[in-house]
Amino acid sequence: MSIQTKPESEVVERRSPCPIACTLDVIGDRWTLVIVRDLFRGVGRYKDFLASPEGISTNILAARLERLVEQGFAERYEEPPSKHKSYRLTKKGESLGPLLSSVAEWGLANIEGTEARLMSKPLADALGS
Amino acid sequence: MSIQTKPESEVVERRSPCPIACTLDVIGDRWTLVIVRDLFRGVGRYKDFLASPEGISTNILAARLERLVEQGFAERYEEPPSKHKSYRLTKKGESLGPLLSSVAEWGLANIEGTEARLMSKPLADALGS
DNA sequence: AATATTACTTGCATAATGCAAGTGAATCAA
DNA sequence: TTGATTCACTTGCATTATGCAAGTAATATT
Repeated sequence: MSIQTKPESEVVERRSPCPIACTLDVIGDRWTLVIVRDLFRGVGRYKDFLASPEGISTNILAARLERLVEQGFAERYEEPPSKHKSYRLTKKGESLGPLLSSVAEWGLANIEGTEARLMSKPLADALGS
Repeated sequence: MSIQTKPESEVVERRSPCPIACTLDVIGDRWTLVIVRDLFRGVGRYKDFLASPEGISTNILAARLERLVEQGFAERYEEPPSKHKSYRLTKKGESLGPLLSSVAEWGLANIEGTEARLMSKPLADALGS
């Protein structure tokens, strides 16, 4: 048999057809949803993600943003006069709203000391209760 | 100043008071919710977790079960005649139902090829819609 | 023009994950 | 009742992910 060259479209190995397992391959880490939360809050600039109280490190932030863009959850753009880069959610990214909301709700109900304070009114509205 | 000895009750460092960040410190990995899914399905025996299609490795399974028990989401027990060990959700563990349900729902709606098949009727009922 | 800020990258140490093999107790089969 | 099998793990090691600090090139500010 011939040795196959790697195809252009990377074949992503799926652990199983379970929607829970597959979703975890997208958001199953300690940082992705924190960044998505910030995107919902309107945070778009690199330095502003860094300013969030969790203290994400620069290499992880860069890697996560790149991945979110690759996967179509966020897009990178710049407003012409300024050449500053910024990120914002795509429609696909916004689909994570209800899930994010469930996560927040569980935390508020089950982890003492958690506060909805980072979830300003616009966020809360965006997440749709 | 004197050097302090480590206190008995381990002080868990919290990244921030955000319920999303805090929840991710509990379930923010690729396996915890897969195991919780199985617990909701009624899976309780070590070998049965291993038989799930995702193919968790033994060391990770042992570590996650230990952690779930430590954190009060699951408990270990055995039915006296047999000495087989088994795990089941606690009330606290069951509180994860709606969150798990949101995760499943997002996956079904947004990841093609996912199927609800692992979520048998009892699971779907347990998860509440 | 000089300084500061922004959006990263790089290097390295530590922790988490994955894979394979091993172990002792309990169960089952002959 | 004893030998084989199953069960519920543990251990060792390679790979990958994460965390921390420092560095850099392009822009922006003074």
